[in-house]
Amino acid sequence: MNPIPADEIIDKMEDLLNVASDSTRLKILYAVREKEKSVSEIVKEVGASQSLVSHQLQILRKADLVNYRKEGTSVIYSLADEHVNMLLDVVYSHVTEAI
Amino acid sequence: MNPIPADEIIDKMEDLLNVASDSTRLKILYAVREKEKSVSEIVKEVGASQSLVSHQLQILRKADLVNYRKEGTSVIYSLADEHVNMLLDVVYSHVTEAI
DNA sequence: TTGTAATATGAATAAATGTTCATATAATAA
DNA sequence: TTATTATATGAACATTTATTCATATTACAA
Repeated sequence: MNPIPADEIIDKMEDLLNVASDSTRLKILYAVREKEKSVSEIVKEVGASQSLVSHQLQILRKADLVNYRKEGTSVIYSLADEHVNMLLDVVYSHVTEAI
Repeated sequence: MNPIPADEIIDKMEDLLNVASDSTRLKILYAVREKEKSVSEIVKEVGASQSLVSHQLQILRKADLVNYRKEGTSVIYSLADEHVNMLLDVVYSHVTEAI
């Protein structure tokens, strides 16, 4: 097994996990994982307020967990990369697996 | 891709990620991942105060991310299971990989 | 018993943060 | 232009939480 990573890496890991550790953001990640979606579609599917979803989308954007593009008046979000998928799968497996 | 999991599962995922998203706890997980260690060994390796390490170990215990046993006056901690290893690896890969 | 080493814990504080509310911006339609 | 829809944002509040300090507990040695 590896030694404790350098502080710089630990801090980045902490940041990523912090961004992932919120129920609203987790739901958003699942919503856009299925296929890319507009903000209003995400709002419906997640069941949170437009303001809250928009706020959390900015946090996901800053952390590079989602990509986005504008299309007319809409903004379409999608998952950033495959690591986010793997993260969701690992965490899901852990919490749904009976000991 | 899967739909958004039920709230109960999302909440458990949030809890697990919350526990993982702290630099002190991340360092502790790395320390005991190499091999099982006593609290005082963890304190030295992590470089945090005894009190802080002990507090964070209780949080890791409650979340079942570490196992422990008593040996004389010492308490020996180890990683709980393979999912924790995978979580560390996925997050490490994400933050160390150049885009 | 007394002393010491290892670990745990309660209180207190400072900082971070999720959510709501109100409002602003941008693009399109009429 | 005005109106409407989609999205973003700033302020404010309440709650959570990481850390420190002091102290308690536990096990063993002398």
